[in-house]
Amino acid sequence: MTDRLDPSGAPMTRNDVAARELPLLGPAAGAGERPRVRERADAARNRARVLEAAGRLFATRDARQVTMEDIARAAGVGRATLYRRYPDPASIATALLDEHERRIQERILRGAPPLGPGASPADRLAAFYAAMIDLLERHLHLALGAETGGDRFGTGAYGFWRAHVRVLLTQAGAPDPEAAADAALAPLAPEVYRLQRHTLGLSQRRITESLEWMARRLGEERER
Amino acid sequence: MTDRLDPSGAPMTRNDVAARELPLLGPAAGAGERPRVRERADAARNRARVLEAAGRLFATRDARQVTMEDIARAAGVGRATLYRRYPDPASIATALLDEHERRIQERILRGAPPLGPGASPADRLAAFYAAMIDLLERHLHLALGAETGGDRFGTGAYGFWRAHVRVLLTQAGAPDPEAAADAALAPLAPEVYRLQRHTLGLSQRRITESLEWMARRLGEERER
DNA sequence: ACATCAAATGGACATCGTGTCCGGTTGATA
DNA sequence: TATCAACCGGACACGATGTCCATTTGATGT
Repeated sequence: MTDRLDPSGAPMTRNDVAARELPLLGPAAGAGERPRVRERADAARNRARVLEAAGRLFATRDARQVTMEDIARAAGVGRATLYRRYPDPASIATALLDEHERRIQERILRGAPPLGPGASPADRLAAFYAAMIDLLERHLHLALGAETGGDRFGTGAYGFWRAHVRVLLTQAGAPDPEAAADAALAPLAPEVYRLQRHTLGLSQRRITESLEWMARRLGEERER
Repeated sequence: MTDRLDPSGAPMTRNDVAARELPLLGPAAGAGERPRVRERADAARNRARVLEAAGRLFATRDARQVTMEDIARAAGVGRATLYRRYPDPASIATALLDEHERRIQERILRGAPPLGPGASPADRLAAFYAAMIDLLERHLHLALGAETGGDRFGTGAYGFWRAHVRVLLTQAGAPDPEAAADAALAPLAPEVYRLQRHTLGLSQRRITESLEWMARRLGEERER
């Protein structure tokens, strides 16, 4: 295996596994994390080209058949250059999604209710669903591309969503939030959204409202 | 494309798409559906070998890296022979799962409550979850193999589950059963179960009880 | 401005899985 | 036992993968 770098030049660890434990943003959040040595100009230029080209490709054709070769060609870059940073197309899609996901994470942690702190568990869960559906609506191709690797669960992002939902379910008095968290997140799988939105032709609004209904049912606090 | 036959010798239509419309068992259900001409003995022998070998391989290594070549070699059969019946490993796993799934479908349609007709929507939904988790516990490798193609939604089986859950949600007075059905089914994705059961180490019991809790919350009938 | 050298690049290679074709084989039927 | 359709599997062409390494590029220090 060649040495492989993440976009900021630091050793790459397949997103942020630590975020699985704590509801915090990934370590590469924002503009902190200065790399040890400055990234060379040509490297930066190519990185931008790659991300731009990959985004275009994912939007165009079915994510599952975007190959490393395609991306390299579209970016005007050699394949080995691509492999230097990303092990597969899925990780590139993940990188493109990361930014959008972090924005939602920020709003959950420090934004206004009901997405941010302060509202009832049921309302926060409903707002969370709405925000995630909005993300899926706008970036479904990236979400689909990111999961073609198979495990959308290994990413730091999933750990964040999971921790958030687990806390909400705990507050709502669910009997086993640890087990219920993944079930509550499952409807947000990109494949599910594609089925509902495009194969079945449901509107974003119906899907969102349905999840909000589910959120209120699940998040409702009551006597035991 | 070579002409391709299903295990009974009839033209294959990627499982049973019609079942998406009606809550009925697939057309190849049971032992009916006599093929036009008797299947040749060598063909039958090879078909058995293939299924047996494939089942063994899926149980052994990660489903995503079981190739047609592997299966052909393990079955002692040429690759072209394999392609004659199945387009990819996922369809073989689907074929192996079909039988088990049909058994549950039978119980849903004509079995005793609460899985079969007669119980309340909430109880039926809970029983459905329990039955499906039981299936996943026993045949997770096949379920994972069946979805490596990407669309576990294109199968007739999914159509059946969907129709069933949609009816239950309708009876329970859900505001939009059409949209809620897929959300309610999402926690049964094989990948989700693998995460909960093996990555997180939850017991089958906890997962089942959590889904039963969810079923009661979602299926509960109440004033509008 | 220029020399230096590590970082970065991309062409090329070996390998593997795919999907199909077609000549040879097998077994059901008369 | 003869006939012929169905079946079989070796072989081919292709596309994608992941890595190697000779060459180029740019950041740094004098």
